[in-house]
Formats: sequence, C-alpha cells, structure tokens
Amino acid sequence: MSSTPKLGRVQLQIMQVLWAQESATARQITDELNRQKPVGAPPIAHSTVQTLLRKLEAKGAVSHRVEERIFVFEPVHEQSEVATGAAADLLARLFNRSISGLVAHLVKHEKVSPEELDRLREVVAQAEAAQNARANATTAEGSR
Amino acid sequence: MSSTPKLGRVQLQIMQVLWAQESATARQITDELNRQKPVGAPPIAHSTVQTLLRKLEAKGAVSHRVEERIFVFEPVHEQSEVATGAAADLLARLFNRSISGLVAHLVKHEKVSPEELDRLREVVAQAEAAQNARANATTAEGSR
DNA sequence: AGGCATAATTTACTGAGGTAAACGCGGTTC
DNA sequence: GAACCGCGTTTACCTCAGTAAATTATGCCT
Repeated sequence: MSSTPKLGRVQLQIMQVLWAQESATARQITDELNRQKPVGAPPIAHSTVQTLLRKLEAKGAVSHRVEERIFVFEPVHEQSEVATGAAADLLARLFNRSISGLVAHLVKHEKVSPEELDRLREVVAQAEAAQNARANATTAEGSR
Repeated sequence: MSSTPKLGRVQLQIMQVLWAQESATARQITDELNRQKPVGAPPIAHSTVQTLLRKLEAKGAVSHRVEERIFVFEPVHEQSEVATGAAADLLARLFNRSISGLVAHLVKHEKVSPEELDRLREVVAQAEAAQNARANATTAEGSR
C-alpha cells in the first residue's frame, strides 16, 4: 500500500514546483525556489536540490526520465493526496479529528477575507447537499 | 519573542497528555502513552519520555517544578496556540493559505458526519456574522 | 585537442527527533 | 546495613532532513 510518504519542509517546496509545472529539471527547480525565496534568505544550492530529489525518488515521491541526457522529474502522487494526508494528520494530532474545531481555530486566529468566507460557506453547503442526496438515494433504494 | 516551538511526533503526544491533565510527572506520562498505545505497538520506554521532556524543556515548551523530590511538568503554551500555529503552517505549505481549499479537501476526502457538518456550518455562519457586524459598524461610522 | 559548462554522483557534516541502556543517588525494606 | 526501587542524569546510537563541496562524466565551442 504505497501511502503518501512523509515529506520534509524543503522537500514539500520541491514538490510544489513539480505540481505547478507538471515536470521539471533539477535546475528549473533550483531557480524557481531561489526566485520565490524571500529577500535576505540565503539561496539554496543546486546540489542540495539534487540531493533532495534523489531522496524523494528513493522514497517514491517523484520519478525521473532522461531527456536530452538531463533528468526530468515528475511527481508520483497528486498534490491532493499529499495534502489530504497531511491535513488528516494535523486533524488527528491536534484537533481530535474535529474538522469544525480546526475551522473554528482558523477563522478565529487567521485573518479571513469575506470572499474566503463566502467560498467556505459554499463548500460546506455543497458538502451538505451531497450528503442529503446520498441519504435520499439510500432511502429510495431501501423503500422499494 | 517566544513563538510556539516546533514539536515532533512523540513530543506532541507528550504535550497532549500535559494539556489534558494540566500537569503530570514523567511516570504518569509514560503510563498514559503506553495505555493509549495501539495493540502490537511497542511500548515507549520511560527514559525516552524523560529525555524528550528534557528536550521539550530546553526549547521552552514545558516547565517543571519539584514536588516531593519528583519533577512535575506542565505545558508553557496553550494547546490552542500550538494548534493554530500548526494549522497556519499546513495552510501555507499545502493549501496556498486557502482555508476553503483545505476544508474542501477535508469534506471530500474524510468522512464527515452530518453533525460535524452542522457544527461546521455554524462556525462559518458565526464568523460571517462577526464580519458583518464589523462591516456595519464601519459603514455607519463612515456614512454620517 | 583542450578547456569550459553543466549535469549527475559521491562524500561529508550538522541538527533534531526518537530510542533506550547505564549510571548514580536518596529513600525504603527486611 | 545490604539490597532494592524509583527517579533524574549521562551517554550513546540510529535515522532523516538539509546543507553543500568535491568529483566525475560528457557534450560543446574554439
């Protein structure tokens, strides 16, 4: 069962680049990371990125193919898989698996824009609708 | 600037016990952790817990007082502080700071009970109400 | 051909988390 | 008072993330 592997801080940043670009060379990743880097922060060395890429490949998070004698890496897992795994982890570790508890904390302690709250309400409404639909289907199924 | 320190996996478990009990001795924590441990998992050694407690104290996550020649530990930070920090971290790392994105993932990939969805809607509604109240106050202020 | 540029690989070191045995010490027990 | 128990301390490993220089391989340019 290849459950999504655990990733470190920088490893995740690398994955972000890969998810955003579909696939990338080590050089592209290095440049991208250094471009995003906040001012004052020391740039990451290319060899560091290469090392981490090999570690990522070793644990099955990325794969590579050779193109023009250069390694082109691509992610093995979808971003959503990793994201969901990490979220479930956080939920279990600190919020007693209570999603509402987590969200309550977020809306209380993070600054949330009105638009974001709108989207949030939308998401909840949709989930509720989906659940109702499923309930109806089950009822109908059972009633005949 | 004592921002909440970063905690490891087992370190967090220790903190959970401390948060639940207000304060505890190393022995109590060891026993509690081993009680909660899933069957088949090897129990944690007492000295391991002691070591981690000292590391936690070194980084300012817990403090101790001596009572009857025995160390009694207690958490330095509130659980909510640590939880909020960790949540903000996850949000930044994987969800581009989008709370709705996070919640969308959760309701999609975790099984959410109808009650939990209810609470969730409640939380969002309350946040919205709070925001509207603030907006109204601002408008009233500006319109006269 | 010689050298430059770039890529991949090798090697090395630090720091943190986790794990736990070994050690020393004060108090209890027979 | 000798053996023992429980506690904190010391010491020691292992693993993994992160960091990056040094080395090797190879194509390309002049």
